[in-house]
Amino acid sequence: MRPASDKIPQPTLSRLTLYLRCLRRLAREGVNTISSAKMEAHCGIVPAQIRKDLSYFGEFGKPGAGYDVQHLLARLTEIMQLDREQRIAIIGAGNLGAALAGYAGFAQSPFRIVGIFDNNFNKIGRMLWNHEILDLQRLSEINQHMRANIGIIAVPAEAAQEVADQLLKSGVSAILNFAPTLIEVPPDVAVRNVDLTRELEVLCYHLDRLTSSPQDASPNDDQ
Amino acid sequence: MRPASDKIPQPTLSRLTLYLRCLRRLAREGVNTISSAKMEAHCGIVPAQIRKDLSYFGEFGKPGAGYDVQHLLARLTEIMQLDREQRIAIIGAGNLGAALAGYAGFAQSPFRIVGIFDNNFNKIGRMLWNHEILDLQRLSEINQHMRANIGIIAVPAEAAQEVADQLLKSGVSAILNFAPTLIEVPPDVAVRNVDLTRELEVLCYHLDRLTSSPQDASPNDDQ
DNA sequence: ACTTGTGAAGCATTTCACAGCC
DNA sequence: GGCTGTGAAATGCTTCACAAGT
Repeated sequence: MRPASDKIPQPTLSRLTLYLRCLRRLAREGVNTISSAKMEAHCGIVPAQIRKDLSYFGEFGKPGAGYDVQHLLARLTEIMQLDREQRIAIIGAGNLGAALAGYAGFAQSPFRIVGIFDNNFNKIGRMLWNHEILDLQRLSEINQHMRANIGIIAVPAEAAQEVADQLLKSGVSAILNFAPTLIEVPPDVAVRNVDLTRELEVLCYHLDRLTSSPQDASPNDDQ
Repeated sequence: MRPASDKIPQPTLSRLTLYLRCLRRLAREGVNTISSAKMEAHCGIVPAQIRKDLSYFGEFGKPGAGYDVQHLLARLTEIMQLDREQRIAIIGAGNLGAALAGYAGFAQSPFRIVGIFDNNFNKIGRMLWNHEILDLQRLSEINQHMRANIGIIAVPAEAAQEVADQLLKSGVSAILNFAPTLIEVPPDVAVRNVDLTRELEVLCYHLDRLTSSPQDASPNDDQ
């Protein structure tokens, strides 16, 4: 085992979230133990990769038996910091921001949307789901008590950089950026980009080049 | 130069879409020529990487001068098959499907949403933006004249695999999957996954491990 | 008998560094 | 002088294969 914060490959972190999803289902189904080989059937990652990924964080398995589902689930949840509430501010109350705000998948998750912001005066004050749309100008001020640590950027590309800057000034230290542009942040801030158009464009490249084209598992990924 | 379909690294394809975005802006701004070094300032990719990426597809640059913006833009657009209309079917008229259907970014793009499908009888027949929501049961039949070649899955995880199967039966050969589950498809089908929860979970890992954490450029990411 | 954890090998991608061209 | 295209080196990630544990 290594001291856990050595330096973990990004693809490993991305796969860890996949293992978590599997383990949650296995736990729900009452499975007690699982081997890396059986896990492959559930998540599509080859056993050697699963073992290597887990080995970055400790020795969780029992030779001859495999992994204890509950225990591994608990440890990975802790490692990914999903054992505590994670507070999200959504910036942009357009189509996408509204869809994200209403995403049902957050219900039994550590993610909690604590605020939705926009700079459009026609939207500020209106309700979106059960949230009042707040004035983007007041982000820093409001986040002093709101204490979101994750920001989701769902604004047009032109506004993304400025929104990112404001998020960081407000104390957010991780950003999920849906705007179709790269944002620049200091190196101590984590950013992930989700870019619809780029994904579609990559798909187009593969069209009608069908023979032996490979697949993807979101690396940036990212896939 | 290589025969263009040798085997292109996925990260290269993903970056190509970034170069395209830059080139479109440069073209709009009237810039005639750009070197890989100046390009770095616009897209954040190091010059050697840009040159290597482009070299997979041909020799587009002039030593001493750089790349002709218009010419490179035209060639990359062609290579990515963005010089022709690409027809998209969206499956799922929930929050996300509706947001995607209304995405303004498709306006001046080769992407055209040709149909939105759902299996909920309360939604079928209603209008979403300027599209009637169609019966998912009739996907194959309708797509015979609709001729979508790209499918976007915006349904709950439980339904994703079945929707994927139906899309493929309907003649679609590339899929953008927003459902939080892996879908299995034959190897001649291109799939990209966009998974909100996984992205957020990866961000959580980085929280409060701020010192010297790296960034991402969506290779799935994609990181 | 079965399975883990892990060095070492293998493969993929990025970066270097420079010959050649404008 | 400035820039490209590209072999070769460096880095990063995945897979192999096996000793060790149960």
